[in-house]
Amino acid sequence: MNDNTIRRNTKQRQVILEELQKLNSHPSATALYEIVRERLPNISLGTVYRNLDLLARKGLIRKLNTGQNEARFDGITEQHYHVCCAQCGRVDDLYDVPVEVNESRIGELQGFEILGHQLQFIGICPDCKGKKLH
Amino acid sequence: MNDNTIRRNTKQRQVILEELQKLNSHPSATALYEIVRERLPNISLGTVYRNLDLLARKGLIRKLNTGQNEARFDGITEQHYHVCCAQCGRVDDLYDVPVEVNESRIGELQGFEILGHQLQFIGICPDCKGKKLH
DNA sequence: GTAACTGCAAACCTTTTGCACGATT
DNA sequence: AATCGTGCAAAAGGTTTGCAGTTAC
Repeated sequence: MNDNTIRRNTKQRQVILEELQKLNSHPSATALYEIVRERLPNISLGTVYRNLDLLARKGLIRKLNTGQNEARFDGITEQHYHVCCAQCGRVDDLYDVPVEVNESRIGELQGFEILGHQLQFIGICPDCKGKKLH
Repeated sequence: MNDNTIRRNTKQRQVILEELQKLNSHPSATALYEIVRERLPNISLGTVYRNLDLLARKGLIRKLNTGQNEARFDGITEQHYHVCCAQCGRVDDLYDVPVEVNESRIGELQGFEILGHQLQFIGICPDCKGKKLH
């Protein structure tokens, strides 16, 4: 049935969404778990994962794949792009980017029905530029 | 020391690179392992991972993050984009896409030193369009 | 001969899942 | 009261790593 429906409004789900929306740091599930735990000390990591998945499928948050091992989550759902630091993994929002993706021309690409796109830049963040490795 | 240097030319590394370059299917590490194993039955999955990592850092192949749980690898290193099927995970190359990335304007974004970018479209592939779930 | 590389297996990390209990409607 | 959602813990992927033996140079 692949059920996207949220049927009950639990404290856990509320707090997860609220805390994610407060942040502009695109936390991983475990990072958000630690934050949420300050308000709900007994919440389990499994619940965080389940709700992040549900909220993402519902379109209330975004799940980002930044190329690191763990997924990152974004409480802002309006269209925007990201820069990801290759060294420390920091993810920042980008709103004004010299890129034109003409979605209207992309209903179909090579037989694929297009649902959306993701664009991200890879770079070195201001903090890491100083302490260059290798 | 973060060593990107390939010092020895092993049979394993040769075959991994060759087989990946033959494909246009963007296999996962395990999928490529199965393919390579036909030529080198004793190769270990660890060796495949180690070499894929090394080859990617060397710039001889590309590591893709498609949003699925496992990484995919691409033997073609020239600039191009991908479409990924949300249902079956199939990844196809895209060469002619209505996207303008003004690379020259992107040396620096919000203090990040930009090294590159990744763009991928999410959609439903021709094969999955028929058998729609849910 | 030397040290890079491999195979093997164990460890690791992130994410998912089964189950019994608890909470929302 | 019914059943959805939670906490817990175990399991399940995918990837990394330590080590002893092998191989390229």
